[in-house]
Amino acid sequence: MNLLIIEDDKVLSESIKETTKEMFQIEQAFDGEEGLYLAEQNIFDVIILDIMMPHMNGYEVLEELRKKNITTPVIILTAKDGIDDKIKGFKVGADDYLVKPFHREELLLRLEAMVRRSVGSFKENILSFKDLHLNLKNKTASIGEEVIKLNGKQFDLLEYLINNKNTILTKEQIFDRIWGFESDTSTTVVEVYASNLRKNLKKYNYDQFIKTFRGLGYMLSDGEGNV
Amino acid sequence: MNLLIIEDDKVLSESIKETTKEMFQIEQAFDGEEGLYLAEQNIFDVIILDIMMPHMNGYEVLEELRKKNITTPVIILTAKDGIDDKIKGFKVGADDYLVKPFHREELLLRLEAMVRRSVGSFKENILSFKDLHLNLKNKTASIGEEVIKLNGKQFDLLEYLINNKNTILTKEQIFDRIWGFESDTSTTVVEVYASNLRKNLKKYNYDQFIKTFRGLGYMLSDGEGNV
DNA sequence: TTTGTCCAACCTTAACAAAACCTTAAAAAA
DNA sequence: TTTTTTAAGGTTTTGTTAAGGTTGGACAAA
Repeated sequence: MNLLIIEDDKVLSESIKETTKEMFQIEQAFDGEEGLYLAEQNIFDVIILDIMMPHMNGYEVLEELRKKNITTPVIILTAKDGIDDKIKGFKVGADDYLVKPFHREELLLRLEAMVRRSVGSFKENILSFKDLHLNLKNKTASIGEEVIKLNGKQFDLLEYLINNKNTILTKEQIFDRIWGFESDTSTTVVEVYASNLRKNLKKYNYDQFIKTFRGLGYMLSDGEGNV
Repeated sequence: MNLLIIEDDKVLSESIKETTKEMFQIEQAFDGEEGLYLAEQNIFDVIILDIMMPHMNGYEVLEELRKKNITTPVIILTAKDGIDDKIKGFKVGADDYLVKPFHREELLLRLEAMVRRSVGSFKENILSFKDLHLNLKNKTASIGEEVIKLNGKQFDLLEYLINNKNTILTKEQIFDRIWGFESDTSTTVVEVYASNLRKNLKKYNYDQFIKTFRGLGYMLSDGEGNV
């Protein structure tokens, strides 16, 4: 996680570095031009930007950045607390605006919130077992590049198995989980679905990992932890 | 663009509604439980959340929401300005924290910054999916040079799908988002609109990207986001 | 210890049933 | 008029059941 601090006050810059160093890899720029140059590399996850700096002020840096389509989240950190300053800051493309003096913790929290969102939206909800990946968001399964078509309950079954890999699940557990307690179909459907799932995975030789334990149930085994 | 205001002070709630109504469609909740219920529908672009409310306070609402994987951006709006309160707010998952009393403009700016990031290109008014472009300002759709005629709700549906591409949207979500909670028509209209939309996109072979997931809902897929 | 038999548990398939969804068109509303 | 909603029939997918085949292990006899 990379943070760029653009701040001409070296004492403050160091102090910020100190408070944030546990969460980020840090680069520092001590004037606007240097800051802009570094930010343009587009390798940072978030930027802390001071406004009042010699030569090129923070507004100009940010405006230039956005003009160049660098969308890195920027938090403005400044002593200017007038509403007009804030308006200007947001208008040129800031994501947050924090007034000096501030609490260390608040800066950290705001950085964290910002990063959580920009990183979090990228990472999808993926559940994996070896090279088999389930995208929980759009209910698609894939092995390597290839997409495997699984219908609703087959997907649910596989998800349940992966979530409990290397532990035996009884047919009753599986049934209650996927079909629901009150369902009045018999638990033999589980066998049918296990069969269907195996058939769909056979092509990729992943059916072998679904092991059945007579009288006990099923287990998805990665073949390492042989009980 | 949908905004949910969770605030028990009706005067303040109305005042917020007044300042934001040009930018958003607004729903109001006047206590925590109602707010949680509405927020769970997951159809809002941003939520304004008060902390001190009877029965269920803002922290609890937000914590519960995040627990349920609802990641809608939340801005906390409260009179509590202690650093510990802010810490608590961010820890439970807030994206921003604004202390009362506040400037109207600042709230607007922060809302805008938040939405700009999560929805993207809020300002440009153009929403794109491959070569299909929606001009949000005048509600026209086009592919390449050619203009596609879409009536109101068809356009809304397409907009909602694009904004959530590669994630499955249930018919209920779509319905609540486009027709509104209090609408008393049935959710089967969603099927009709999906059908109409597909028909209108068929000419350009874009109907293929609207995938239906039986028992789950619909998804606009660009066919890349597997794994 | 090995071999053979038997049975319960499990697998697989396919047919049928039942949801879920699509499409169209007509009625209603704006 | 144009757009929205409702309703109805048709289509497709998925869920369920049942039947016959297969397998593994218990157990007894060699």
